[in-house]
Amino acid sequence: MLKVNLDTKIKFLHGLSHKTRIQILECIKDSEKTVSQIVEEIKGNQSNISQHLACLKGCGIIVGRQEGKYVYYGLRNQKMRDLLTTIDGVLEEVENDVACCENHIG
Amino acid sequence: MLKVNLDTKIKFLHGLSHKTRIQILECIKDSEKTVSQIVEEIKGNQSNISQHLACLKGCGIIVGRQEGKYVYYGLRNQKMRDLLTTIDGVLEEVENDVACCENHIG
DNA sequence: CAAACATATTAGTATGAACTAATATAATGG
DNA sequence: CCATTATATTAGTTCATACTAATATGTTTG
Repeated sequence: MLKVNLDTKIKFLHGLSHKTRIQILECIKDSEKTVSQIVEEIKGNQSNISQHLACLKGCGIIVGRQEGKYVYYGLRNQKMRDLLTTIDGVLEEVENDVACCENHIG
Repeated sequence: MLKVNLDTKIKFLHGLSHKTRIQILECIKDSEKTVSQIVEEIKGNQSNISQHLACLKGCGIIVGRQEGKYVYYGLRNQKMRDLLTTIDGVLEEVENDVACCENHIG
């Protein structure tokens, strides 16, 4: 296992650290969607979702592909899908512990 | 694969979303350490580290165990260790993409 | 090419998380 | 018990991120 650069790691994990971004990822996990589909599904606001998509894309988690006037966003690759699945797997186990976390610092 | 509650998921991932917390996790990944050892290794400030440890603990990622006047913190279990390893694995692959992420929203 | 639709970008504001410093709690040893 | 060491907690400030609203860019269609 190679050593991954810390800042790179932070940047990547930052992508996973917001409710809206997680919702987006779940939304496009199985098949790519257009921005407007995503906006509708998670009941977001267009500008806001667009910014989160830019973040996820910049973090290398998702990729966008223009087709006509639409842009389709999907997970970058199968490994990314596997990672999300793995995280869900671990979460099942720690769900109860996590549930009682009040202290988000400060 | 069961469906994991979204808020629980957010809370958990929040634990992984800060440089100091990742440093702490790397620091204790292989063997548990006392607070003061962690503070020294990552050159942090005692109060700050203590707060981040509380966060990680509350998120169910790490566990603390008192032994005399010391408190040892370590990863909760092997699954958690596996998750961190998996994340590193994925990161190796996307490292280049991640590296050029300027847009952290706004 | 103008109108309509899809998406991105920008600016300004608001919110929440992180930091520091001070203090409190807890455990051991003299 | 009193002093010391280890860790936790609290309060206040600073700073970063997310949000909203407005506008810009790009694409298709008539």
